[in-house]
Amino acid sequence: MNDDRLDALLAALAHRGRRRMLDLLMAAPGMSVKALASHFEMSRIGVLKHVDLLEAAELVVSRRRGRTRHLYFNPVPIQLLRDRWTTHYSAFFAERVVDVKARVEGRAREAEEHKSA
Amino acid sequence: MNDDRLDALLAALAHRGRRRMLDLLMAAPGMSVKALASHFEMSRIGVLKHVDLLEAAELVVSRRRGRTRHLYFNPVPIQLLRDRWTTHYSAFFAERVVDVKARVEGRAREAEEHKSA
DNA sequence: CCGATTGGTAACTTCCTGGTTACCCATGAA
DNA sequence: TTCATGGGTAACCAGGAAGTTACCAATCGG
Repeated sequence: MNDDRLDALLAALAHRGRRRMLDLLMAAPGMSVKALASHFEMSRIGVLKHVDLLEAAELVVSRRRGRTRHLYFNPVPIQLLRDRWTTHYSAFFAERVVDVKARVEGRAREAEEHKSA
Repeated sequence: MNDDRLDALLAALAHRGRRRMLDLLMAAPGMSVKALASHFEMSRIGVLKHVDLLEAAELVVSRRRGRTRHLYFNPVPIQLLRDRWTTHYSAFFAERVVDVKARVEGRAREAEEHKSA
């Protein structure tokens, strides 16, 4: 997962409507574009563009049969992202911090002590 | 974590430079804005805007001491997001699918059988 | 073949994002 | 007090994202 794919993935997910599309496709795999669009206020073309964007981010896979394009949610990128973050932020995840304020002030104090030392 | 916060969080993360800022703050907690900006080509004000955006998404916490503003990475939103996804996509995560193509075609076949039934 | 259905492209508008420069405020040190 | 330093606001610009309407292409059923 390079930075370009990561950008595309996160940008794709940073949109309420698109996340809802994924949920719909999770619930009903193989929907057509038109069927999907029926759940939104937006025009069909608007939905189509979002679908294309999701497919570019590999969050959606589509297969045509005849004149209909069947859409499927693909969870793999999210799995990859989750795994990556779990390792990348492991030091912090281990802490399982709740009281942010206390920790931040603790670090500020440390820095202050370090400076004056 | 409501949809607004989720939008802000994902949008904040969907930018290479901002992710790098988080990494820098992870490595050196308490950096000033100026120190952070020194790692980028961009103007100081450009960096400042990104910092403000990160703080709005609660990925960064800042405390002023004197005239300097000290910045700290806050992992909590990422933890929350990870936990949420783990449950939300649990059905798919359990599968641990590798061969997407096979699965997709399997579903397509099911749909076809269902249709012709 | 003919018409309805599904999908897609093209062109356009609107608004937001990412970045800039210019300028101002507050603070710490000599 | 003076002035260099760190921080911040305002105004602006270019480009991309999100959405629209109008139109075209392919396919399936009668």
